Amino acid sequence: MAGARREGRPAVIGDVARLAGVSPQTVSRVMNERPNVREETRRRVLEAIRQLDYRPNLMARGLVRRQAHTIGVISFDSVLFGPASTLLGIGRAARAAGYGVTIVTPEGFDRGSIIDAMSDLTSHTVAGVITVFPSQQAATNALFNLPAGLPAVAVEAAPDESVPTVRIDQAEGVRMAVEHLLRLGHSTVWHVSGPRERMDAQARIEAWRSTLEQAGRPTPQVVAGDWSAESGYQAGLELGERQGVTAVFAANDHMALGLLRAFHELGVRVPEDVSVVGFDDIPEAGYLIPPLTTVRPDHGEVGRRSVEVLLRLLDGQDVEDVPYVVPTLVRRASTAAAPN
Amino acid sequence: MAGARREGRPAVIGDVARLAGVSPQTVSRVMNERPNVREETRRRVLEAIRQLDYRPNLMARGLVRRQAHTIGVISFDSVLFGPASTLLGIGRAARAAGYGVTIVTPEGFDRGSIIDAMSDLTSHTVAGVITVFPSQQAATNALFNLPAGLPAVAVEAAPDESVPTVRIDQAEGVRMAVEHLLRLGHSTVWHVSGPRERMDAQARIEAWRSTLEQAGRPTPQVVAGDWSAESGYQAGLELGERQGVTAVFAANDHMALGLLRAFHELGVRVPEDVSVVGFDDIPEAGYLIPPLTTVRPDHGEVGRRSVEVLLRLLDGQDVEDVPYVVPTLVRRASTAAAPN
DNA sequence: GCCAGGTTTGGCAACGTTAACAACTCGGCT
DNA sequence: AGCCGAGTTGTTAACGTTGCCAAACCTGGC
Repeated sequence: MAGARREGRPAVIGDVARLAGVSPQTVSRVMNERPNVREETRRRVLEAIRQLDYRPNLMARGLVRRQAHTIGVISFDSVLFGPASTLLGIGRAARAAGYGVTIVTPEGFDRGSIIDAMSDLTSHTVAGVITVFPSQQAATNALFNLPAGLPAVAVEAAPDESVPTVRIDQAEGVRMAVEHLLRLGHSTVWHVSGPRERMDAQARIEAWRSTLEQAGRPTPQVVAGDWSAESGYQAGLELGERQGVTAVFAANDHMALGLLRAFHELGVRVPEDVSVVGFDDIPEAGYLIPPLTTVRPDHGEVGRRSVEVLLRLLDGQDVEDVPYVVPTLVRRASTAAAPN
Repeated sequence: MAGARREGRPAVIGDVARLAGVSPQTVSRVMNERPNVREETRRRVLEAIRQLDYRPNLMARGLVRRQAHTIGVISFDSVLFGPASTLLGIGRAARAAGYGVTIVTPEGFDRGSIIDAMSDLTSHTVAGVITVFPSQQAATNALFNLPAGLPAVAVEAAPDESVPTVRIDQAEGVRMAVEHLLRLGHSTVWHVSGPRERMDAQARIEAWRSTLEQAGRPTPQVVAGDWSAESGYQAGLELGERQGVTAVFAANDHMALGLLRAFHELGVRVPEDVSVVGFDDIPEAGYLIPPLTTVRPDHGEVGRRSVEVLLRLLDGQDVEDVPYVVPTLVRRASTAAAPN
C-alpha cells in the first residue's frame, strides 16, 4: 500500500511524504515550522508523521545544515557537588535552547588524557564546547587542542583572555567569609587551602590574604589541603594543637568537615573555642556538628550562564566580559564571637 | 595549489585524498584501519591527515552506516553522589568502547517531562539508551516511549522483566548492615527509609524487614525520610526521645548524618547509646562525628556493567540475567555493642 | 612471456535531509 | 481576456562518508 513504512526500518521523510501525498520538501517545511504551508496540507503531514512515528534524523539534518545540535562539555571532578551542579545547569539550559549535551571526563589533567577524551567532540559532532576545569593547565590543554573555529567557553579556569570565561567571584566570597570572622572579633583568620595548582584554590588563597592585609591583620602560614575531608582532618589536628587559633576559613566544605571532626577529637569546641567557615554549601552543610557557616556559590547559575555565552558565540556575536557570579554567605552555628 | 584546504572550512576526506594523491575511498580505508592498503600509501595518507588536521565527520559516517556513535543516558538526581558516580562509570566505559555519551536530566518523573527530555535521544542520535532512575514510574515513562527497536538498559528501576536491568544488591547490603548490628547484641534495628515511591528505598525497607524477621526480631515502625539530611535530622529528633532505641539503619548516608546531628543535640551518644549505620559511603562518611559505619555500593561498577550489557545488546546478542552488584560493609566508629 | 590468484586502488551510488530555485495556483486588476 | 504577484508546492543537487563492485596492479609458477 502507498505510504507504508519500509519493512523494519524507522520511517524517513520520504515515507511521510508519500503517505501524505506531498513532496519531502513540504514535510521538511512542516517539521521546521516554516511559513507558506496551507493549513490543510500541514494537517495531513502532521497526521502522517503521527501515524508513522516519524522522527527526523538529526545526523542527516546536521550534515546538510553543516551544524551540530549538541554542546560538548569537558569536565573534571564531575562527581563533586560543585561541578555536578554546574553540569546540571548546563544540561538544562542547553536543552531549553534545543541543544543536546555530551559530557566527557578525562582521566587526568595531562595533555594526553585530555586530547584523548576530546576526540569525539572534535569530529564535527558539537557546535561548541564548554570546559569545566579547576586547573589552568587542564583548560589550556583542552582549549588549545580544539579544532580551529570551534567556539568555546571556559568555566572557572581559562588559559588566557582569549576565551570567554564564566567564574564564581571567589574573591568576593572569600572576603565575605573573612570579614564575617573579623567582625566577630577574631584577630586574624587561618586558612586551609585547596591544592595550589587549582585556580580556585589559588584564588581563594589570594583573596584571603588580601582581605587580611587590607584589614591590617597578620597573615598566618597557609595550611595546604587537597579538598578532601581527610586533608581537612589532618589540618585540624595541626591547628587544634596550636596556640591562638580562633578562626579558620577552609577552602571547601569537605575540608571544613574534616576540621570539625579533628577539633571534636581534640576537645576543641566549635564555635566556642574556634570558629570555622567553609566554602560550597554542600547539601549536608546545615546538618554537621555544628551546622556550618559557609559561602554558597551558585553553581547552577554558572552553568546556565556559560550556555548563554556559548549561544551568543554560536550566533556570531562576540563576547567581552562576563560578569562574575557572586556567592552569598550562609551563616550557621560554626562561627561565633572570638573567645577572650 | 593542489590539495589546499577549501577556504575557511575544516578539511574533508576529499581534501586529504587530493593532497595524498589517492581516492577518498582509500583515505576512508586508512581512517578505519582496514587491511589491503600499501604501507607507503597509508603513510602518505596519514601525513596528509596530519597536515590538514582532518577529522572525520561523524554525522556523515553515522548517516551511511546507519548507526549512531553515542549512548544516551537519562538520569535523575544527577547531583547526588550515587547517580553521579554511576554516570561517571558509564562515561568512562562508553568512551573506552568508542561511544560518546549524551546525558539528559528530566525535570520530574511525570510522562511529560521525561518525553520532553528524551526528544533528542529519539532522533537517531543514539545507538542505545541507559536509564538511571530510582523510580519505577519514571523508568516506565522513559522506556515505553522509546522508538521501537532502540536497545535499552535500565539501572536500578525497570518497568518489568523486558528490559535488562543492572542493580545494586540492595537486599544483600541491607542484610550485612542489619546483621552487623544484631551481632553486636542489639535486640532490634530501627529504620529511617527513603521516599517509598523510590525503588531502592522500597527494596531497602523490605530487606530490612525480612532480615529482622528471619532473625526472629520484632520490626519497629519505619520512620519515613526523603534522602535529605534534614529528614534524617527530624527522624533523629523523634528516635532520640524514644525508649529502647539502640540501633538505627538509615537508608542513605545523608539521613544518617542528620541522625548523628539530632542525637548529638539531644545528648544521645553515638555509638555508646545508639549505633548508626548508613548506606552509600559518601566521601565524607569517614570524617563525620563519629565516623560512619555504612554500606558501600560500587556505583561505578554499576555504570560500567550497564554499558557492557548495552554493548552486548547492540551486538545483537540477547541478555538474560545480569548479576547484581554486591556492596560491601565499611565498619567505622558509629556502631558498637548494645548498651545493657 | 603468459596466466592465475591475490592485493591494492578507484568509481559510483546511496544514506536522509535541506537550500536554492523553478513552477504552479489562484484571485484581483487592467 | 490577459497579466501580475503573492502564496504554495515540487525538483534538483548537495552535505561528507562508506558499501559495493570493477579495474588495475603485482607476484610467482610454468
